[in-house]
Amino acid sequence: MFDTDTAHRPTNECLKITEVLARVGDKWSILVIGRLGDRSMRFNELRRSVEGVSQRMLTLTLRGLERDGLITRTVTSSIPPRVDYELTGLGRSLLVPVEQLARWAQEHRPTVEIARREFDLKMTADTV
Amino acid sequence: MFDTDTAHRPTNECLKITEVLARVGDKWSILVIGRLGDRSMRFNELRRSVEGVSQRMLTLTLRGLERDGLITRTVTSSIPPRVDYELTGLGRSLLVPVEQLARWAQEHRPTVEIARREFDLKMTADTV
DNA sequence: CGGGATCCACCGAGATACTG
DNA sequence: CAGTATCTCGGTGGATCCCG
Repeated sequence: MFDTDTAHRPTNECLKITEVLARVGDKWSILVIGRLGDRSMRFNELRRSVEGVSQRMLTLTLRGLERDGLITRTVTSSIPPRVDYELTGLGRSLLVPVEQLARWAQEHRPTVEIARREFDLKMTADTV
Repeated sequence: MFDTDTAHRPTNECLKITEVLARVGDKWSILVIGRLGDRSMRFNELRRSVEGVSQRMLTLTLRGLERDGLITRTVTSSIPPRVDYELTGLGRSLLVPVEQLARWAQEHRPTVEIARREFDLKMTADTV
């Protein structure tokens, strides 16, 4: 699993996946990518849209995504200044597998929640 | 995006996704799931297999996955004791979208790395 | 408006030691 | 073998203030 060939090559392929998941798996990245899936957005517009993200974290998230070539940052020097963020082709392509994962989440969340409650019940029963 | 209907309903659907990504996005979960994709494994076997994971984190990761119903934990009371971990049907179903993401990672990693290097160069150029 | 800089709290995660 | 318990440190992320 996670290997191109049948041989066992953990550190090579798996590190790449870990790397991508470090990018996608953080608290805000996919939410931002999801928002930008529809259209390009400005900073504060994005900030209000994502809801819960702090200014600092949005900035850091956007920087990271820009660094990885997933979004573009377009500055329009005017007063007031205007900065637009937009998905690149690469970012848009990432949207596909992320949507798959989102679908899995929606589909199986009830099951997970039930399992979670059952597990917690067992644990408290053992402790008592 | 991330909504079932066209209306804008961020906090409902998006929170679910965030939840799943919190589960999948942490450092070890998918690696463990990936390893268990082939076959069930014992604790230390898994520990050696994942490579880099500490005993503590493997324990915590396995507990989390078990709690969410993604893996089962089977204890065989013997000397020495034996505990086997195995993917559930739910866990196996999660493997599908995760593989998609893994494929994206493998496919686009070179592009990301180039973008990353370019970005870093620009930054250092600006600073200097 | 779109950030940068700073301070601080929290907890994720490694190291170590002990147990059934 | 398969954990639990504790201590500790570094990083992540929030809050706040300031700037072009």
